[in-house]
Amino acid sequence: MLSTATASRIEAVEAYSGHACYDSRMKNAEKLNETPASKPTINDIARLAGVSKKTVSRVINRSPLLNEDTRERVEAVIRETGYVPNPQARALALGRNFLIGLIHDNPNAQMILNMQQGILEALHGTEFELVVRPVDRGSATMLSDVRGFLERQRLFGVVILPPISENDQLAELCDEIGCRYVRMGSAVLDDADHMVASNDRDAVVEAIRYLISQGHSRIGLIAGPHGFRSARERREGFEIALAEAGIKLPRSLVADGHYTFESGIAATDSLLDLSPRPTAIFACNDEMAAGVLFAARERGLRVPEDLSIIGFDDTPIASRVWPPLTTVRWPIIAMGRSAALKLISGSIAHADEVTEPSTFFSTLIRRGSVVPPAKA
Amino acid sequence: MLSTATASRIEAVEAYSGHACYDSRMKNAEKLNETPASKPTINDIARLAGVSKKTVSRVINRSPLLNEDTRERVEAVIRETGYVPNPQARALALGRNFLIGLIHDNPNAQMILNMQQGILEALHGTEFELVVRPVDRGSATMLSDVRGFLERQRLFGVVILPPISENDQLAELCDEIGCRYVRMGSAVLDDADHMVASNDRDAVVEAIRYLISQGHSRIGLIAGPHGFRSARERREGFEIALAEAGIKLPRSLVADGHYTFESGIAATDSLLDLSPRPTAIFACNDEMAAGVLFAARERGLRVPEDLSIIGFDDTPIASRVWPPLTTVRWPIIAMGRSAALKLISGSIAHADEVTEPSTFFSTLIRRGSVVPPAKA
DNA sequence: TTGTATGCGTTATCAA
DNA sequence: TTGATAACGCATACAA
Repeated sequence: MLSTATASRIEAVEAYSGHACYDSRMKNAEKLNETPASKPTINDIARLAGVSKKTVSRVINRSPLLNEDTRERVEAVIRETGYVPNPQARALALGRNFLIGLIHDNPNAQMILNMQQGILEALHGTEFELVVRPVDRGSATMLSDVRGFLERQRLFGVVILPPISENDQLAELCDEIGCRYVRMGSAVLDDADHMVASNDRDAVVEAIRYLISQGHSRIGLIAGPHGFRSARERREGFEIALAEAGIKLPRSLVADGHYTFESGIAATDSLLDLSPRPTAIFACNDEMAAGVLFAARERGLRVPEDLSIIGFDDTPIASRVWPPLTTVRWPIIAMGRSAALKLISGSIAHADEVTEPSTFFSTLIRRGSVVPPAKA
Repeated sequence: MLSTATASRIEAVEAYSGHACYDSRMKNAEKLNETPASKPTINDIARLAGVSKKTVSRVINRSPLLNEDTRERVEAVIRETGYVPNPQARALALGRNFLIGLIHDNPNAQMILNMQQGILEALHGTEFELVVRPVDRGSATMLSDVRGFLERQRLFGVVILPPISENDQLAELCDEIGCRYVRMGSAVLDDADHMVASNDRDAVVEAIRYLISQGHSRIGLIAGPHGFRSARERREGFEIALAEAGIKLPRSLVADGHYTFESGIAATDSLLDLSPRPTAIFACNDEMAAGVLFAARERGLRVPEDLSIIGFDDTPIASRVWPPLTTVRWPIIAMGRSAALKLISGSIAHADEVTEPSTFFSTLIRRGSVVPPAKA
């Protein structure tokens, strides 16, 4: 919507109008005694500034070859009118939308939402918007679905969340289509431009060392689902820590889980049936750790006196159960922000020297679910 | 990408080409022995079908005034070529994007994500995509921020989540801009075309009746934040149920909360300091109910023997704590789906007779956190 | 350094 | 019922 001052300036320069359309709309609006429904276009700015469309376009896109005076004059008009380039027109002309996609197949609501938050923080104040796209990892048409999505929407770039981020074909697809991408993961799967990773293995090593330092040696593991890189990394961290302490890990102390609460309960049941029982259990995520706690309670076991528990993720559940769970926190929001910045840096102002980190570090959050084991 | 058969048909009708562009690209691709990078456009379809662009456009947009033969011929070509209209071009020409926005300021991750899931289910298989837009209710520029967003992106429509959905100015803004909207809420705030509501008050009445039927009469309430409609509705349900049972509600049995875990703990502390203590507490959401449980444990109280608890929302936390919480479940996903369908029905096929419901009903989920009170 | 002419792929107008 | 032509608003090639 143009201010009155601006509108009269348009009248003054009316001679040069390329399209008659804008002016006729103005007249129409005046007839109806309404404010004009249409916003100023690049044509209006060009006329008001007394330059060509192309010059305005150069200002918008920060072209280096541009006279300072011209630039300032055009920028002044843009400020006065509140002109904003039409994203739809830009998308058509550029063959690329100003949209960032979030591709995920993750069941963990808190993680997805934190990731969204991080991405949105990075996008805030830019011209980019976030489009959410869940996919079905199991589906045979997953790749062609994503291809259709990317080709049709012509996204500027996508952030891919684990575990689907581990799918190399998906990354290749993005490359082939010419869509930028950044993969999130619990280990480095791609080069620094296309990857933001946590270091799950080291974090778990630290967690298990802590259990051992508390005197635990009969430690159960509830592993994550097969095929998940994070599950592999966390399990390896577990094994490394035990090995360096010279603790043997009998097969029976490893139970399979699926990152779900229910699978945590089931796995715990099998572990607690052992004799002697483990004095501590490390679950590869908090959902399963909450299941451990739940299953222990069902048996009348005291936590942490009879059983210590460590989880992974530091989702809200970890701090809301009783006792609150010791767990590993990884900086999801910061990682989301970094991923988005990797995509759009270069297309935003003040981004000259931004080098986004590619690897993030996790920290052990000590709460009440770990104490030294009871005397045998 | 065109099939070989299709490509040769293009050659056959080449005479009519409007733009030379497409053909030159084809030749270029052949020279380089690559598949053509560009997808077929409406021009290609028009040539292949031997009709004008406008006719193809009519087929795409299901224009009623169209010869059946013509329609079928064009549709056949579309199927053969796998042609999909370019959303960017449509957006520019129509002045409207094929995007559905989700506007929210809600701190509850699970709710937002469930809502997203419901919306995405409705959007699946359509040409619409979901754009996420969190807003800051407290910000002075909230309305102008949203205005800028809507005007710039020219969304097809938006779904507005509570509590920001209770802001009437926001709805008026959508109207003014000409952006369709559907508001979600815990009570009916708008007409059926613009509203999808749960009935929180009745659900709470049922929950409190259940407590009373179990023998409770000294029941504490942890209210939601002032200014939230859901907080008001739930509180009113609480008061109605007590009144109809002839139970007086002393002011001291009502504690203020903010829908957060921590506020639930604080409110519980004040309630449990009373003498005599309440034998049951209804918290206006599960987060606070989890806080009740936590605070009770800190005091060494047994739940449910010493204190019964009911929450609201049936978020995952409710079923993961010990004991699992009796709570009220409202059909978030179904409501999200319904909201999205309200927006896009009319623009999708097979939507002739779809009348989306506007009010959804909640159910009391009975778990282990409620038992009759101990004998006084 | 700046401007002209044209393309991007679709829909709308209005005449046939 | 269909089609020629002009928008839609911006970007690019090529001149100037």
